[in-house]
Amino acid sequence: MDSKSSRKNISQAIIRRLPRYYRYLGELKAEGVERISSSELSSLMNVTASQIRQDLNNFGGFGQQGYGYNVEYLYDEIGKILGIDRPHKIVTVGAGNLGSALSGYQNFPRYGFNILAMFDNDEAKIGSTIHGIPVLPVSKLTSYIEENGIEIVILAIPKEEARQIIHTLEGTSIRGVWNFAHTDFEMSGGIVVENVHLSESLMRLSYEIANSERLD
Amino acid sequence: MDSKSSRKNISQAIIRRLPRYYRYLGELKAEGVERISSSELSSLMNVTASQIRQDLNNFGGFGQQGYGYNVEYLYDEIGKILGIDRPHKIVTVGAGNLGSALSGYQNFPRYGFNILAMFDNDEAKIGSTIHGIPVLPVSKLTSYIEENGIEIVILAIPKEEARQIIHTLEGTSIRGVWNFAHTDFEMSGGIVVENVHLSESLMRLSYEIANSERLD
DNA sequence: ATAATGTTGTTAAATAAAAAACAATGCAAC
DNA sequence: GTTGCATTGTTTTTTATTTAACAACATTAT
Repeated sequence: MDSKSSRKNISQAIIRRLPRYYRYLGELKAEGVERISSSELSSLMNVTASQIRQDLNNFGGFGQQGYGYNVEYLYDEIGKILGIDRPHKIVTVGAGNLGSALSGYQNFPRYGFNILAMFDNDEAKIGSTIHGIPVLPVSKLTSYIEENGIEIVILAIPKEEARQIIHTLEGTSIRGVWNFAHTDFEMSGGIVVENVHLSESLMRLSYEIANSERLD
Repeated sequence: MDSKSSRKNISQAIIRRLPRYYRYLGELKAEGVERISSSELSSLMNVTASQIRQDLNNFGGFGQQGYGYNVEYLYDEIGKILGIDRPHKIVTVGAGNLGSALSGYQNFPRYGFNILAMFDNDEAKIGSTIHGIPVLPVSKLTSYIEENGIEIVILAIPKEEARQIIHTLEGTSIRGVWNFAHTDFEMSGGIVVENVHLSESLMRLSYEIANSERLD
């Protein structure tokens, strides 16, 4: 058993919370806070202290009894767990509204998410740059991936085209796909897919609205 | 007790799944499929049939023994549960990359999510239209909301500005906020907030990549 | 009509997640 | 040093979620 895959099975619920811990710790760090206890963090984040301690202990003991957690150390350790202790090379397929917006998203570079190129079939876009990122023809996608060691592909195209691209990508050395197409994908070859469904997020908001009462 | 708030407490896990059921049923409906059993749907969606039946039964009995579910009927019923059986009036605050992309997102109108206006402080944008949607000054936000019966506000601005806007919105008649700012908000007055954190989604992908092995 | 079949709605069991409790231990004060 | 305090890491308990089981019942075939 190697170290990575032998890590005790971590539930999706915990994985969902990790980036949130990371964000709050990043803010504390920026404010110059050096140490924090699970109970302080708990009231800040609106979760129980017990959950924080238990979540963290799935990955090792990062705190000190009687002291709490060193903010910077814990921040860095969670960064390692999340795999953002090193940069990631990314390309975007689809230079439409969403693809362009995601590619130019200001927060990504600071987490080491670097978008190197965009791919599109629109002749009018090919050859131009958007937010300083070159737009290349989709026909060059796989060769670009291999030549530049791309790890992650952002898919921002309609589902029909996405299906075909997904198939093409299965043969490449990428490790993950961040999928915004309106359908769920799974991939072979150990390539991980994170399906994002913006409409569904908005529907959940709609649900909450429909099932809550206005308080005046 | 009124019918809405008396509904048995529904877990977040179930609410997360509802839009997904809705999407699959919509596709089946579009394909002309008239009926489907929980077990057929289960293999389609990669969940257990038991979970489907149990999820649906939180909202009532939509199926028929020995027959299954009528696709169109179930689709409509879930639409009602999600509150998308009627249109929603929406405005976007922030006419930057993300705000513009979301406002022009093709999938929203078909669910009745109609974006009527965008608000920004950039003089260069004010007065123009993006994807056919007028860009207005932020100073007009609250009056526009009240005059046009806006229900939902999309927040696509940095967190510092967002905090202030959130405060302003608490006095209005809106029912929900779809927040893309890089921080979590809660609101008073029964206004619901759905916090979307794109960075965190990408970090989860990064986690999965870091903790999986490549299969060649 | 009647019987056989299929499939739900619902109850029960199993599993997973979260919260609480607490023993172990490092830190700070004296 | 020794004692008391704070706070973790870990175990136990509780709660929630998921899966399985099954009785009830509609549909279909005969």
